[in-house]
Amino acid sequence: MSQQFHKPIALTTDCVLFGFDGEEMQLLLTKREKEPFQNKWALPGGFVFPEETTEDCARRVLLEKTGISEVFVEQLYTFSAVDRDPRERIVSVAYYALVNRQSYQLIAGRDTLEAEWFALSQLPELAFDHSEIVAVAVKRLQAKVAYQPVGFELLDEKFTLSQLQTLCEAILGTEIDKRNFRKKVLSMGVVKELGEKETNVPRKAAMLYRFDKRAYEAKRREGFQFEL
Amino acid sequence: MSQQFHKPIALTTDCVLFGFDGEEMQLLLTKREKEPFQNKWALPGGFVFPEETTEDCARRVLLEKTGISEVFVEQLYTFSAVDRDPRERIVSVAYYALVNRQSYQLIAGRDTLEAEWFALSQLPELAFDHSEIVAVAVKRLQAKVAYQPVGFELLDEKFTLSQLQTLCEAILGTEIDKRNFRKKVLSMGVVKELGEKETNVPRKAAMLYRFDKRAYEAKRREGFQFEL
DNA sequence: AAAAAAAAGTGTAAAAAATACACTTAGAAA
DNA sequence: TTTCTAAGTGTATTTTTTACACTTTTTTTT
Repeated sequence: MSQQFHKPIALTTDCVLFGFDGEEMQLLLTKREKEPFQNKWALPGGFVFPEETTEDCARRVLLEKTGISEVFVEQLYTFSAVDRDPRERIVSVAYYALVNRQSYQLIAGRDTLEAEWFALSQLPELAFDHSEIVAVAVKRLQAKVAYQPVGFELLDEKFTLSQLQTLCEAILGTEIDKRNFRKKVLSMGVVKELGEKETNVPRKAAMLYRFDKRAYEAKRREGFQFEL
Repeated sequence: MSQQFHKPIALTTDCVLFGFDGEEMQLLLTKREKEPFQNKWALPGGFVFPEETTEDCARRVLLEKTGISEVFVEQLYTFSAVDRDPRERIVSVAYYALVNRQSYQLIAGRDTLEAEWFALSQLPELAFDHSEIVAVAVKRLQAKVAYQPVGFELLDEKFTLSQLQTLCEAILGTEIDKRNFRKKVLSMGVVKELGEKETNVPRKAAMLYRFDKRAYEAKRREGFQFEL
């Protein structure tokens, strides 16, 4: 009935960490130190400990390998192909995470492992089945951004509507009409206009906004649909 | 690095099997023979074997415990709370499945385990964290039916538009206007009118339709949205 | 000081989609 | 023949989505 007569199945998590540099979607990869796939790039990941949930594990791994903590993390999918790891049977619960690249760069420094951001459009060859995991994550993020205001996680706390639009366009891979986009976002009532404007920009300064989490939660509870 | 110094984490799948009796959504549960939760109802589930994927496992368990095969099965979520099983650390990859109750009843008979259909609105108390799993599955099915023509799996091959509507209403828990529903479904172009009508009904016989898988796939590839 | 550049910001009209709504018809049963 | 039950059907209104172009502000360049 149980697995006691076989070599047990090992359990890991892998994490697809998305960032945004103002132009393109990016992904944080770590370089593998050991075989298999030595020196290949891979998603940050690691074995699940006996006393942690898989989400705890994903957050811990992210912290250990990249110094990033307190980010938006959500379970993506569990990958269980029998031969996905050449050494032994490993099932991996994949997560995806969204992070503001600025706040990451502050914490980084202490890296022991090599970790690097790659533009989604220029990913290197990845270890294991990680390309597949990334593909699933991208599809999920696209679906998500179209009906939930999730992109704020990727921006600074204060952002302009143009920045938000550029981000949505980068995720969806489409162009959006500026006026229609603004109309829609403002009508949702989940961004709050701050009195302030940008500084140090070589053009007319844009108004800054921030995500109104309280209003968002209230609307979400009422069943409001945040379709883009 | 690996788990070799700890008791390994056991891996199982649990399966939320939905059926439809023409009126209500139903769920297939099995009665537990052993402790813990002896004689309580639970989702059909079992340990993942070394040489099978988690989806293979879900299908195998479904076949073994209920005699059901060849059904729509999709991964739901992975549950990993540390104390979700009182005996040992077990992580479970949950799946949900949709089945036509008629075709099930044909195959059944050979049950060794007690398995029974329960109306979703009248579920007994469930073992482990299975109530939580069911709640997630119901939410997922509701989301799914609203943008993918997934309900056909639950009906006979030939069905009337009223049956389809009743099913959608049962899943969503709302009433839908008959004319608007028909207009929408027919405009999607994924149901095919058969020449035939119902027989043996104590009223005007309704036209029968079937799901046009080919047309559906073609439209899906074009990015068509099947919103209800 | 003037001109050029660059992005911010703004409104409306047309088209498409969603919604609300009620009666007639066919067939079986009484 | 009447009654019952669900099948089947169309339109007007409202809402949502889409398409589309110029003015304003500020910095940089000449």
